[in-house]
Amino acid sequence: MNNSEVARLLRDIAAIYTIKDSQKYFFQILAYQRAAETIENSSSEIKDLYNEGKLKDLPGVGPTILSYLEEMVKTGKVTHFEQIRKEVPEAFFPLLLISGIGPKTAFKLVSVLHINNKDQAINELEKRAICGDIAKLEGFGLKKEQQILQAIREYRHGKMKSIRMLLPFADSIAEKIISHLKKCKEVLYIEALGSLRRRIPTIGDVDIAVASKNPKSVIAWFTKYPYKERIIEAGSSSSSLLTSGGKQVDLMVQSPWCFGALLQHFTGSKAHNIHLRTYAQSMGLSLSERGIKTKQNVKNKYLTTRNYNKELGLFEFEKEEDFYNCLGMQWIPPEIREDSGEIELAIQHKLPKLIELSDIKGDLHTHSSFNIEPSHDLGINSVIEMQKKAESLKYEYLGFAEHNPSSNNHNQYQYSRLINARNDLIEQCNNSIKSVQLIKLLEVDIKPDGRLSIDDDCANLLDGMIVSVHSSFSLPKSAMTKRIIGGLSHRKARILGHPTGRLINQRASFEADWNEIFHFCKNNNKAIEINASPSRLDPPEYLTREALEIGVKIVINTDSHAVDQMDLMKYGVMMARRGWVKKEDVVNTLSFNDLIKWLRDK
DNA sequence: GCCGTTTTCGGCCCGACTGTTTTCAGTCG
Repeated sequence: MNNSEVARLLRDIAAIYTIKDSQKYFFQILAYQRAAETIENSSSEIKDLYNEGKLKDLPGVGPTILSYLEEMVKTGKVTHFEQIRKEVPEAFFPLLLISGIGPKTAFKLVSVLHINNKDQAINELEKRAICGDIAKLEGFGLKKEQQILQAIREYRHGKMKSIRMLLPFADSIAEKIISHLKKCKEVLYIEALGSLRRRIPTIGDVDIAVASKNPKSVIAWFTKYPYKERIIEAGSSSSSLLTSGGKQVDLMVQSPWCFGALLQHFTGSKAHNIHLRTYAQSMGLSLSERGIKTKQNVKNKYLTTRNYNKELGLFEFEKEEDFYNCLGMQWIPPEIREDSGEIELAIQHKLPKLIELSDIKGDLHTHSSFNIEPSHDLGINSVIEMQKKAESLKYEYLGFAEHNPSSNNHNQYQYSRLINARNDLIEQCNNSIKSVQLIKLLEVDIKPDGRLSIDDDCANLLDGMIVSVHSSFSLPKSAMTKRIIGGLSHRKARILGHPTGRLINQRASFEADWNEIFHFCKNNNKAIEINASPSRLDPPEYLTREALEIGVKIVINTDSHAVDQMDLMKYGVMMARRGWVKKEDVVNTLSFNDLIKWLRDK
């Protein structure tokens, strides 16, 4: 059972309690919803957390829910859940998936309309809506009936494309919306928020915040966005639309005086905000997207008559930094606002200084078009073109790491001839552009038995090797662990490329004992690559953090197969920041001379 | 059901929008 299935099960339980007695079970309902939320957003699978004994560390998971989760991992079901599910009709659950239908509405519909078949529930509901049966029900009306029909259509459509967007795709939607909004002269500041600002590898919907003295006209302008399917809602301070591609965009507008509070609120994550507000409450403060209300007589240099809004009865914050400072905390970088220890450290003013794009001095994993007759894909740009791009990025050095020559039609003599020819080309280019030093690397396959695809003589022609898994992804965990450590054991193997092999929305990470691998890396001075390719963003951030705790060095690479892809370094850096990486953890922030020393393991 | 910078008991994040209501309930983020 994967995380989203577990989350759905917990939400189903919350829904049942809502039906049973939403007053009596109010806090249980909140608890189940909160646990569902954290599990849905966890970057590691429940099964893995269970195996590592870390389930109890999830915020919102206490003794009771923990025991249910353990039962679920061990047996695949939870007896208590199965019993309680019997208290409502089976057809109740599928209706919860329709946007705009919550527990109360779903229960009313299945009961009054006598919808019994779970598999046909949505079809049945649609039929009854078309007949006009829903508008007649008490508490419903014509609009509600139309809304349900619309939502069912979008649910069916969305099921095909409910896959979350890759980050660059969401970035491009945000850019289009932002450039549309910037044409409105009432827009003072504008920024993308939510998971986009936290730089999560996949994005569900796009959140945009605007500061304006005239929210109504901004929202009116927003609803005129040309590439929309329809407007979902439009109020006085927020609005939502569906783009023609079927993606939801939410807009929030506030006055410039409380833009800081708005940024904070809609950046999330939800778990971060709940923790922050609970903490604020203990100080007698109440937080919202509009500002901070004081419950008792709280004194604080950020609570002044100057930023007090008498009309609303709250203190306003133009800058997000002041909002955090008011709580006695450091400003927290959006990438780590996941309630995984950042609030505690911000209170102690001990947050790490995270790496930035400008710290990067070179890219060590790029593929040129030099025909090395590789086992996998060749790059499309020449060494010199890549080198010029590196120069424009102000890099000190650039590593070429083409795939090794394919093993089925080359012998080791042919390998060395090809590698020498590639090296000669690199030497020539090195002499022509002096500002960017080129490094002779190779991306070498780790075979299933842990051996590398080239021999020692060939390896000696290189400054170092990136070793990667490109085949047999489903080896048993212990065999995969042995394989990777085997590949890294070579003296010239310096970096583990795209460590878990995941392809977002396409292929899951393979299984390996990362604790063991990271300890091997630490003890033998090997680095873990953070691969910046948007469909990889590998490893996931929780593994990066684990590697750092053990003391493993990191390399951030683009794995570029073309010059344009060299711009994707920013995604690797964002991924590193989500894993709490600092400049000093990263090998390719070193100067050229220090990097060469590291490559030679000295 | 969860949780701890007052607490292992007694609290629990906060507000916007819509539809069907004539003062509020349900849903969502």
